[in-house]
Amino acid sequence: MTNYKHTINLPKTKFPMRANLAKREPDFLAFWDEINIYQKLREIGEGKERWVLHDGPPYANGALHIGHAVNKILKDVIVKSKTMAGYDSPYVPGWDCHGLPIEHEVEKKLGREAYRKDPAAFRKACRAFATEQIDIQRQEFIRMGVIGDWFNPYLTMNFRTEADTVRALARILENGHMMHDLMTVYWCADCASALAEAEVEYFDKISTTVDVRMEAADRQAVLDVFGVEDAISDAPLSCVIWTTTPWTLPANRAVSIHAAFEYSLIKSTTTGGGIEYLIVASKMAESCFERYGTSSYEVVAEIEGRELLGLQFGHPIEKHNRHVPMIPSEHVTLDAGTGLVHTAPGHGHEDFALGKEHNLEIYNPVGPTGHFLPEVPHVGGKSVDEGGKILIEILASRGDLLSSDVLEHSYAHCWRHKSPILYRATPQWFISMDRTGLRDRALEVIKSVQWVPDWGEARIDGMVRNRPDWCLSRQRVWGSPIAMFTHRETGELHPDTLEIFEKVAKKIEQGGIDAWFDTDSSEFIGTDSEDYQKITDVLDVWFDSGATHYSVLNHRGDMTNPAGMYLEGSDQHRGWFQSSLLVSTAVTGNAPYRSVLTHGFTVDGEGRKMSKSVGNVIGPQEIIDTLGADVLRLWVASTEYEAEMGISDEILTRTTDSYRRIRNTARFLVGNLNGFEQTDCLPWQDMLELDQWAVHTAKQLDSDIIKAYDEYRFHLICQRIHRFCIVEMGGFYLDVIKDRLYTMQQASRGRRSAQTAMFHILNALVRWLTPVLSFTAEEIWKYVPGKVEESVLLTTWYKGWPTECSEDHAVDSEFWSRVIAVRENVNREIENQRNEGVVGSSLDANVTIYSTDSTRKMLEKLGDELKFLTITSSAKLEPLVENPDDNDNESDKVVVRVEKSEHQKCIRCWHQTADVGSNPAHPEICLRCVENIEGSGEIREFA
RNA sequence: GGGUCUGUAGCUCAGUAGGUUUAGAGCGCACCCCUGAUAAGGGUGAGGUCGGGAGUUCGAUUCUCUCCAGACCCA
Repeated sequence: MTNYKHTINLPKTKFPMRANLAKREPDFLAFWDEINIYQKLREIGEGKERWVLHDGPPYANGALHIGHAVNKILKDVIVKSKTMAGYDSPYVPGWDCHGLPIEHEVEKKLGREAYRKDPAAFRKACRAFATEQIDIQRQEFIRMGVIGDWFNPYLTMNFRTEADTVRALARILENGHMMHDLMTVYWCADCASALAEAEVEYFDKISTTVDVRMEAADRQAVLDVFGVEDAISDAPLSCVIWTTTPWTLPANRAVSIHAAFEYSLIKSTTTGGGIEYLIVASKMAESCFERYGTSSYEVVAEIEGRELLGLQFGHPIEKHNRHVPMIPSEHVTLDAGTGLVHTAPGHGHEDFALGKEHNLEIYNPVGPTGHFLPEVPHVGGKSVDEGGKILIEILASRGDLLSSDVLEHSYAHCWRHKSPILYRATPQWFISMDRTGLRDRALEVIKSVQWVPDWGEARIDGMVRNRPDWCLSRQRVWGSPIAMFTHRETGELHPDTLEIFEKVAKKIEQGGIDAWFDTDSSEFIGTDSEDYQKITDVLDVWFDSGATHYSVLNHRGDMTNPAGMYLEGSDQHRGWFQSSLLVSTAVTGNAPYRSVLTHGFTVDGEGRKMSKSVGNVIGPQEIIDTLGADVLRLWVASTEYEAEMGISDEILTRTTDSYRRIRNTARFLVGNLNGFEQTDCLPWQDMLELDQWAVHTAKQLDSDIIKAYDEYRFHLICQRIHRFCIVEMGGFYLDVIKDRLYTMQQASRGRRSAQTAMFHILNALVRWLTPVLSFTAEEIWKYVPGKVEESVLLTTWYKGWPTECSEDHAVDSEFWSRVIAVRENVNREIENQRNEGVVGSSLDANVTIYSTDSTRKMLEKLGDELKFLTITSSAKLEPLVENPDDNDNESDKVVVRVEKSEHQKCIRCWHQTADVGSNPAHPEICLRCVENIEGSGEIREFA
């Protein structure tokens, strides 16, 4: 057998079929680094319209999890697609560096008291720790293929940023949104400090419980409410409260009851033997009187709690000097006690909220070390423990103690001292939501932003509408300072506060936040430091990141304020989206962003959240190290991000399959364009119709994909590209043109036409892939004929389409969809015959296609080339033989008959034709092949 | 308990502004073919009571209510 292999043009390429991404991606990172890709992007972006995605700073602590990867990759896909769409789209990554979690990490090394013993050294250690964490996280983000200004990022702990954070606070004060108010905080008497939520641990504690009488201020009024007319005169009437924290009784300012519960007026015998009336919740009466040691009681009347609201009762301690009201509370339960709850707004979160709601005094008589203030009657100067005991004695001596007992219950403790915490209302700085209309303005501003998906607007609107004032003060050390001085006596701000702010900011620019804490007050306010004290509290860390539009966007020349987009997980409606909105609105009255895109959280294959204890956590690093960053990126882009994003081994396997198919399609294109130059492209009118169809189809997809990028619908892009590779390309076009590519003369019109189409398709495809499969696109780019830019990241969407291919009638769509439909019929019948053992390869088959006149007339123009579209050795058209019983009159009805070819197979083109061996010099090949080897080459018109 | 969402084949996703008689695609799967994209490629086929239930309607996967499951944020 003569070998004709050298006469055919098989695909040839060094582009590897196997990606080996985990190993080879670092080479592309090195390449990008080498050509200084980020700098180049800024250069080509110069003069173009700028579109800024402002990075929400991740917290500079801990390993990255899959959620970080989703977030950064989505940002990267968007920034890259905006660049390809012709914008200048810089990306400056950021980190959030202050705050308690870092303090905790540093405490693990330096000890829990370190921050108090030597705050300066502690802050230094925090700064060093954050720096280390940033280095680690930065490397991981870079490894994901995220392009950005990685070595010039913004950090909230940059001196300049710290200074501008302080300046932002000054603007908010200037605009009248700040206020000083009380707020209950967790407090440890041993620390003499407020505790953050995370510093509180819960243990069981034994507490003393007391049932205390509070006598009605107006006995008759209560009787009237109960509708009792024949009460025994002179019998005292009280309500009974129950509490587990007797030391809070001096701060009592109300009695909470549930408006919907039944309350009873009960006639009972006092411990002294007289008659008295008591009010308790009806359902609690039995257990109460059991506790009080008497079973002789009688329910005189019952009413709903709401009837009692507003009635006044004598204070449990200052019984004759102070009356407190009954107020409604949803939190009252009938689990224990009397159904009437002692309420001290200075000593508890719920009580505080009730106090605010009902305009009660927020009274805190307890000092920082857990001792009652000197002026408190009976217990002044005593610790809360001693004081509690004294108070119980006083109650007992007065006869107001109905019962006292002990109770073991879960209670908050300081994690350092393991001592029970107190709740103390202390002065804190707030951003007021309503004092100067911040809430209303913010709600307006929300409407001006494009929320993606659109329900984000309802979500943040609801949150802003209902949120409380923003408490900015934190009694910690690693944070931006509340750089103000207050009068030692009056608590008033220094009259020059705004000027002082700027003085401090200048100083912070030079020396960081330490410049505030370590500089003597007199340097800022001179001799006023005798009367004014420095605020040593730091700002809530959410303020730092919430102010980055001011501290970062404003002063970096490569940014814009407002930003084009903020993009974070859906939890940030309460977090960064909101803190940024509030700070920006408070400073400028406007939003810091034009659009906000939200993505869901990652969950496992069953839709459940990832947790270490369940063991369903998949880390980004393990995916990158095994499958490669591009597979991780493809998963992110293929998953609809509006809801939860599921990930599992199966999902990753599917993603890998999809990756391979796309890669191999590119490889086929590249291999068949081996040696092809852009100058080899044929003009549109010289291309065969099938090739025109292919370019036209790709162009349509190109428009769809660019639109989808513009709408951030990445999962649709992935699906469309994948399906294009499989259905239009692999399943039809590329399969059909193999004959021309392989067997026709290298520079023939038929082959060049197909290559021209492939050239356009490859050029489009590699660009579609770039924002998502950046590594692979860069790899493909090296093989793309006609490229100009040294990196695919520097290019834009494909502009080289033949102008004709976008025109309405560029191709006969109806004709080609008919061809595809006929092909499907042919394939079905070939498969039947294959299963019967008649044929194997489709080139074993001769097919006869019986069709209606309309179909036949359309296909007739193809002549002998119809067989190439069906990849058979011959394809004939015949009229559909009408069956009188068949009422089916579909115009596109097709019947196919398949017969095994009787002819010899041409060993070169594999078609089985009658003319094989007709040329004695080439006994094993057909005349078409002879013509292609020795002649001037065959002519093709359509396919 | 409240707010904002999600639930279409094993997987990832379309779709129905309520109605062409059998709800689509690709993957995966099964079976077959090819061996000139070869740790590739081609073909055919089987998979879904559109989360459950109720209601509105001549008719609902698509509207309403409710329940279940899940996610985020609160309480």
